[in-house]
Order: sequence, then structure tokens, then C-alpha cells
Amino acid sequence: MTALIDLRNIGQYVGQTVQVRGWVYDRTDKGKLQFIRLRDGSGQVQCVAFKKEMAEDQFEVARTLTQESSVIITGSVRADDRAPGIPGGYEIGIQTLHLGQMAQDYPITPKEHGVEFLMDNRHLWLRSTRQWAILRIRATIVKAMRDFMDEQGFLLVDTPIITPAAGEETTTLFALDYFGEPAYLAQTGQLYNEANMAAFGKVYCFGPTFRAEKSKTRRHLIEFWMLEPELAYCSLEDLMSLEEGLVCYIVQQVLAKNRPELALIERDVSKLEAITPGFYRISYDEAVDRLEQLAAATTDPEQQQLLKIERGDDFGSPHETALTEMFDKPVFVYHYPSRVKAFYMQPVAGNPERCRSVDLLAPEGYGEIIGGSERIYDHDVLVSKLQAQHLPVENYAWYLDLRRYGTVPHAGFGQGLERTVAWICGLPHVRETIPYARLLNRKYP
RNA sequence: UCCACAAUAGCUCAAUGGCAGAGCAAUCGGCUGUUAACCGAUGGGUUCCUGGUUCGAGUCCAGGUUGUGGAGCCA
Repeated sequence: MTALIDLRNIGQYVGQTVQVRGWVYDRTDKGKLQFIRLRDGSGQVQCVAFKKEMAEDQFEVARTLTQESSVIITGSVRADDRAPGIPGGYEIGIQTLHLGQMAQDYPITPKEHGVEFLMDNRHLWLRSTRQWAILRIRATIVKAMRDFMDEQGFLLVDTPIITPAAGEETTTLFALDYFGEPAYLAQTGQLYNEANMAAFGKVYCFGPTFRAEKSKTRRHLIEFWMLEPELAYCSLEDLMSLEEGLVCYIVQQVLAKNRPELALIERDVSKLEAITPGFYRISYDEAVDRLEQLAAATTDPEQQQLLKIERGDDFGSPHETALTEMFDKPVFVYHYPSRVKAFYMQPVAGNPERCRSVDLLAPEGYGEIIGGSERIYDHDVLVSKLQAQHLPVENYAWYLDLRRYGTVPHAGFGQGLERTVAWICGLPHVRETIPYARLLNRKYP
């Protein structure tokens, strides 16, 4: 009886005859001996075709197989340290080989390619080992996020993608024609989360969000996925503890499940193993102090210019990078200036210039992966904030209702999935963290 | 939107203002242990577009297009 196997489990079948169905990743031609690197989506294995051991017509197929041709192979599994693969160390001695299709002119070769070419061929690039590994880690991270929230007693409550009004700023919204009425793609589920929080206590939403920002950087996507929890009776300090637990859990899960993938992408796992509880916590004003000290200690005038910051302004990318490089673990920066943050953030008692917000900056220069805050729960304070930002109060009638019927102190945050994946995988750009990146200049394929 | 850089074979890149080139991929041949194999052969070009300077432009100039890196904004 021939077992149909997933290549990731090949170690269980040494000495047995198995069938694998997949695609040719690469082939090395040695004449009467052919090494066929086969992938099946779960792993890769070296299949060896000897002319003498096969039907002549089937060996001829093996001898001429092209990259990404589809094949079904049966053969015997043996352990061999020389054999590459995922996992490595096993190979299949081919007995029969059936061709599905002989692929012609597959564009992605085993050599180097440029970014634009690879992104144009993203639908095929996904088959490459490195991309395969990254997206498997992404899946682990998504599951870890959801498992952690579920285990902490949060309920998944979905928020709408089509919305009637802005969550934050109208300039970054994608507008739709909703049967003749304007509508927008959601930039955040947060306002709905607050309604759901009052119904279920602890909730989260997880889904795609859309921002029409003209941002062209290594950390921005037009369409990105966000985990957004919202908790009743929650302080900023409670929120930081939750975020710390979540991030540690995510990293632990990736380390537990994706060691082979981390090795394939050559991630320094010691940096991930250092992600344990005890994240640093500094206020915005302390962060500004540190940046000023760093700038003063720098002799490079260009670096000094980059690190220059006016107290009360938001951090730029160089500031975040510099801050994260001061710490070997993620760092919380709390109490940002109110004027650089969203209208719904609770002012600090006795210091309305600062708000009860907190960003979590990932180490190694990655910067913000989570942003959160206590929300304003007083009806009149919220109305005055809306008016101060010239937002149409009438659009927020239902949101203001939440402050009229049993309002409570509450808090929540949003964690960017792709930035988290980029950090954990050690990637220089978020475009490889999502199967089909939507960027300022790209919506194909 | 701003700043910098780039665009040459399917891909990655060379080419002092003077014959358009290499490696890989493809095709054909050789090889029983390859790890991005190796060896031999073959085919492959609107040098991003428009205009200009010049005896002569892939190369210099002007404008445009596209891309990459960075800034701003944010998760």
C-alpha cells in the first residue's frame, strides 16, 4: 500500500514506498542520474531518478523536467545526510513518475532578481522558499494573536469594513459609492469596538484596514491587517501588561512552531529569545530627553539634524529607530502630546497637553508595532474634542450614545500584523509580510 | 508631495562619446551523488519615451514616464 504523504512528515516514512504530488523546484542533470527537488507546499525533498530503475519513457520525462512542472512521484524514502530539503536529510528513490504539466519558461530563476520584477510576479514568487517561510510565520502569528485573546477571555466581534464616516482623518479614507451615498473603507474598527466592548466587556476585532496615505516607506501598506482589542474598566497600565503578554506569547509561538522557517530566512533567533516580560516603559518626555542627550553626544551633524525634535511634536522615523536601538526589548512610550494623537484619547489628569496613550516600539530599529490609549469616556469632553478638531458631531451620534448609557473608563490598542511579521522575521520591508501587498504604486497582481 | 539615485537580452548586470557584451535562464549534446553542479554548442536587443548637441549618443543636454531608497504621515 503506497501512502500519500505531506513532505513535512517524510521522516516518518523511511524505508516505505510513498507517493508525493507537487511541483519541480529545481533539477540537477547528471546524465543517467537526475536530482529533482520537489516541493508539495508542506516541504521539499530531493527525488533521485536513476535511468536503470525506471521505465524509459518516464526517465525521459525526468531528464527534461522544467522548473515548476507538476508531477506525481512514487518511490522509496531513505535517509541521506547529503539530501537537501525541508526537512533535509531524506530523499526519494523514484520508481514511477507521472507528469501533470511541463511548465514553460518559468520566470523566477534560482538566481537573484530585482524587487520590481519579483513584485510583478508575486503570484509566482509565493512559491519561493523564502516567501513560503515568511507566510507560514505570518499564519503562526495570526493564530497566536487570536489564541491569546480568546484565552484571555476576549470575544471576537467583527467590525464593518464599509463605514459611513471617518474613524480618524478624512484625508486618508478610500471613498466608495454606496448606492449613490458616500461611504468609506474602514481605517480602524475601534469606534465599533467601543460599542462592542460595552456589550461584551472584553472584545477584539481582527481584519483588514485601509488607508489612502501617500506613504512610500518600508513600513506602510495601503491595505493592512490589524488586531484591535478593547477592554472595559481598563487603565493604561493594564493595557501595557496585556500588550506585553500578547507580544511575548506571539514570539514564543513562532519560536516553538517555526524554527525551520526562521532558519530558512536566516533570522537571528537569539534576538527573539530575548523577548521576555519586562519591556521598558518610558514617558514621551523621557524619550525626548534621551533623544536630546543622544543628539548632543553625536558628532555627525547629519545625524544631529535627524535626531532634532521639538518637545510636543510627534516622533519621526529616525527618532523611533534611535529609541528602539537603545533597548534590547520592546519599549513602551506613553503620555504622548494630545495634539499629535487622535481626538478620542483621554487627557492626562492635571496635564491636558499629554494624553493617556501608549505606543509599543519593537527593537532592532523596527519601531511602532502597537498604538493604544485610554479613551475619553466623558460625553461633554468628547464633544468638545470633536468640535476642536472640526469633526462633524452629528456623524458621531451613536458613538456619543456610548457615553450616555453607562459610560466606563476603557482602553484598547491596535497591533499592525505586517509590522509585527516584519520585525519577527527580521525583514527590511513590509511588502514581503503579506501575500499581495497594496502599496502606493502597486495593486497588481 | 519633497530629496537622491536608477532604467541596456526573459533575469542580474558590464560597455573612455567610436563594432551591443558577460553570467544565469532557454534550446541541443556529455557526465551515477548534485547542493545556485560542471563541460561544450546554439538562439536571443525598439539600450524606458520624446526632442536636442555631435561626423558619430547606451553614454552628453532638456522634458516626460516608471521604479528604488529616504522624508513627511501612521499600525
